[in-house]
Amino acid sequence: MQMNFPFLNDLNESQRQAVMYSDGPSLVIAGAGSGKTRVLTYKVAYLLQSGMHPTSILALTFTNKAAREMKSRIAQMVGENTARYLWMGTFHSIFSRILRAEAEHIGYSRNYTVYDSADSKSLIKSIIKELKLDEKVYKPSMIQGRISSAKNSLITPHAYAGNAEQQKSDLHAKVPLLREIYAIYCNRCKQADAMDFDDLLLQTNILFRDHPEILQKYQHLFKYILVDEYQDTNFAQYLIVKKLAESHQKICVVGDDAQSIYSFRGANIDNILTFRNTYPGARLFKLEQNYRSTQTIVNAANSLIDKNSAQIRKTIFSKKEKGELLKVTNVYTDLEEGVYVADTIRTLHRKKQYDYQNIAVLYRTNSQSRVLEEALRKQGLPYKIYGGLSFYQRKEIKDVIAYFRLISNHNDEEALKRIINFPARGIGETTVGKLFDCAQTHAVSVWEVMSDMLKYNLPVNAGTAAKLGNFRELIDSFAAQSGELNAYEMAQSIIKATGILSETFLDRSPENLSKQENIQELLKAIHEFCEEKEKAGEGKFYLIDYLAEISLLTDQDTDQNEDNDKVTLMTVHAAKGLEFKVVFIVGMEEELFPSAFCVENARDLEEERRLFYVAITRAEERCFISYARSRFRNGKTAFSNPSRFLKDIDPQYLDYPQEEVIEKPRTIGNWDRELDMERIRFNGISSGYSFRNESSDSAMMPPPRPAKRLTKISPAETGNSTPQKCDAIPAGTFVKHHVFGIGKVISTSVVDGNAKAEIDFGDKGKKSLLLKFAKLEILK
DNA sequence: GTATAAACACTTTTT
DNA sequence: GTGTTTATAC
Repeated sequence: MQMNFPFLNDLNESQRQAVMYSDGPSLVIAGAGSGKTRVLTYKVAYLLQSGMHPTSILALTFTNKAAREMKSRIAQMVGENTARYLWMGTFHSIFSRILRAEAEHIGYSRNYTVYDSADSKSLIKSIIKELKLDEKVYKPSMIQGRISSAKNSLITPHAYAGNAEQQKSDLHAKVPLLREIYAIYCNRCKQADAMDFDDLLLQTNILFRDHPEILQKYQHLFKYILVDEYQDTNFAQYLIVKKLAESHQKICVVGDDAQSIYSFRGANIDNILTFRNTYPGARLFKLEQNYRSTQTIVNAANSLIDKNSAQIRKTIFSKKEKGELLKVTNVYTDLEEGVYVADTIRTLHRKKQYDYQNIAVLYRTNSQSRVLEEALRKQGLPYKIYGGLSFYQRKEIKDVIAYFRLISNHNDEEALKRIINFPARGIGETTVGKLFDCAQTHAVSVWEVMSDMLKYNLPVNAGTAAKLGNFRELIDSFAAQSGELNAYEMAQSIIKATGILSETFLDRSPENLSKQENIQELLKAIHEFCEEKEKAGEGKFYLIDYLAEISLLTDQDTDQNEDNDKVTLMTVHAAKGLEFKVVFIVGMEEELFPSAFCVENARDLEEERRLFYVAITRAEERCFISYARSRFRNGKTAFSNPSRFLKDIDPQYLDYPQEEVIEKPRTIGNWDRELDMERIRFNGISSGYSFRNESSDSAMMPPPRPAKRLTKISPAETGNSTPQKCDAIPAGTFVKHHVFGIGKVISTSVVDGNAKAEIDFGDKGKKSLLLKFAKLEILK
């Protein structure tokens, strides 16, 4: 097909082929930084250009943000008026939309509530309580996880109870009643007209399974299907896509198996690995040129991911400059790590002219952010943190939204529980307990009980009954207004009439002030929503419309637009899809990265390695990796060894520290020795490093790199106030080390271009220290 | 029923 | 060090 599509010139050969092929199924393996988004956007534009109607194209992304960005780029190419009709969004948002339209077929209403994970956890908790089970055995978060993975694997409660393997596994986990909890949980969700995140996918599958005519309708509607980040799809998503593409097989999935990092959420890397079995005859396109990073970064990342067994082989290459080595730094404590990061950022900013916004600090867990944050703040460096509590998860915001929810769905019991006594109106725990018990025994909703307390024999006194009646009337009066007022007017009316407004205004404490601000922020956001939608001529924007819009938003999606020149702090997961000139990867320690939860299972370990791969490939020019010997964790200081992943990287791409070598190896018992041998065999290192004891880092580090360059020591890089040279401390000098104390220099030498000194620390023993690394104070 | 203090346990990643 | 749950006094 020949047509005028000048944009094709922007693409390289493999990108162009991937864009232009649309006769059948195709798999695009897009290495990190290989222009994946470009291929997707151009492909959609190309389809539109070739005459396909925008409503016929379904494009599924991983985040709302990705969808929004892609949509606006497509709009630039083909015009806003075409782009806006594309079906483009996350699985969750697209299929929640479809579920609203088809809700009646599966016994839900079109205004069904979406329970977030806090809601579902709270519901699980109350079920555990009702069943009089021990919360210490039936841990809500664990139950939630197991139910979630059942749903993601499309195992309904009925199938769950009949599945011998599940039963065995539950018995083994000492939670044989999980199937009861699962069944009750689903009933209660249904009763509340609520779906949790996993339901959005599960119910879509149920809809398509039980209503072939509806499936057919959407098969017919979507003439071409694109899926981004296919490596992170779970079984439920896989099957939805497979069914929709069944008749025409016009499907293109894009992804990178090397960046599959969401298995904990049910993502199955096999979906991408076996794509060509699912879709016989599928064409495979590989995008192997990396346009993002230097050769050194790409090569280092390649050498790391090469250690994984489950992958589609590919050769990622960069034609950019060679660039600097990845710098590995060892510090003593997590606090020191923060100082090191802050110092280095300061130097990079001042000397190398990097903007703060080009720098990111990536960590494995959110809890690591605090020390880093403090270090940056102390030095007056601007930063922003992604993750943690999102705006919509804050208490005060959830409270206000709970009103919205209860008003539009009286059966939303999680919302009701939240606000029945907020602001305090004298309806306490015991009353709420009675209310829920009563609803349970009569198999009706709590709202129904409140509507006719006498009929259901609710055992409360007249005063309490009056309070309950007042609350019900309050919500009812709002509900009566909600058909006339738009979302913004409703929100205003609600916070006024409930007393939320006056309550926050009375108290002038700092925390209340921030609550006030947040509520104002929420009102502002609702106002903007209304204006935008009503301007676009979509009619009045009601409360239910607002709820449908926000229930699937996450903090990833809220724009962080204000003054942009800030260092970014985030988890590696959150960094997926982003890029920065300079990347710091901190906390490269065993039990942290890889996480202690993942070391037992080879599959999990490979995922952790992919996570590290994702982290490294975020960097365009410089990558700094650090690890600490001790770290404050769970209220305790824990010692740690360098991450095993450090020696998965070919040492020729690393600039790593030479640390002190402990001269007298501890006597190693046979058991230790066996363990070490095991580790060495596993890691494929056979050098003289084998018999170090476990706390020695040498066993964990790559073998020394041949002397190549003499790293210039700058104070900022070492944290030293005075650069050390070999001749500064002749034999006989007394020095002070912050760990070993005072010692006497025996001799000095130069090894691999690094100054090294033998120092006798008396009862602490003789140590061989590298001046580049050791912090020595010269005593005169 | 409510407000406060003390005890508790909890931390991987998130649509 | 955090937020959440429980015990205690009012």
